[in-house]
Amino acid sequence: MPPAAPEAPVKPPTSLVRRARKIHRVLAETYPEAGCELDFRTPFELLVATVLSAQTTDRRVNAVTPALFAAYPDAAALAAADRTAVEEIIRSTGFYRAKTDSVLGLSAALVERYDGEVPARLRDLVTLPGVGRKTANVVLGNAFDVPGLTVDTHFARLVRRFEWVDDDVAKDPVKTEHAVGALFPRRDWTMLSHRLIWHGRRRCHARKPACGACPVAHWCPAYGTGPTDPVEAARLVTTQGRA
DNA sequence: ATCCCGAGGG
DNA sequence: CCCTCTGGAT
Repeated sequence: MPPAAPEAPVKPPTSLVRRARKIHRVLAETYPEAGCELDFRTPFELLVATVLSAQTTDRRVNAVTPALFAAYPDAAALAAADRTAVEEIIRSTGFYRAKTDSVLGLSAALVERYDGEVPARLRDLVTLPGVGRKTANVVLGNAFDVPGLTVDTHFARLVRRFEWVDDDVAKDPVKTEHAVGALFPRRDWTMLSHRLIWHGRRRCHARKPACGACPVAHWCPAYGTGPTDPVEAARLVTTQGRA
């Protein structure tokens, strides 16, 4: 019997699909307002804002992007910008030198290779400097209507705790994307990402998850297996678990 | 101290 | 796989 093709698509077991979709349904009810929190008007603005959002909060990015886009409304303008001026505008978002390199570089690449327009394909987006798979999928999912899973640290941690993927898969964002993508219809991918990430930020923290206030504890294989945060859980419960 | 919805480089 | 890049909020 010949060995299976290396990347042959594996159909996930029905029980896993049902378990995963149940959790997604509950998360959708728990976080009805989940979505992209970056302010943007164009794909270009979202692309730049997403690059700036690395290792910072969306709120801090939203505080600087109005000034940034007023001065540099498109790729051509930002590509021609003075580096120091951009650094000053985005300084408060952290990593500002690397981020300035990225946004100037990606703007130049957009002008040179895409006539200043943001491409709506993953394989094009990830060739831009400072744009990785996560950033690319944020732009695809929120600025274009292209479904994409945004596998960030929260997403990876949660799908591991839910045991939607094996531990070795969870360590690899691309494998994670494919494995989780196989559990859900494409149209759910973008909102699934938002809901997982919101849940990761609000309850299912890395160190001490608030399992006592968790809406999906009943379906979580990791429930009761690790350290939890009773104080945070109590706070979330008494505040009606409001996001 | 610790954490933030990352990406690139060695 | 490791490291670095950075300021601000808590």
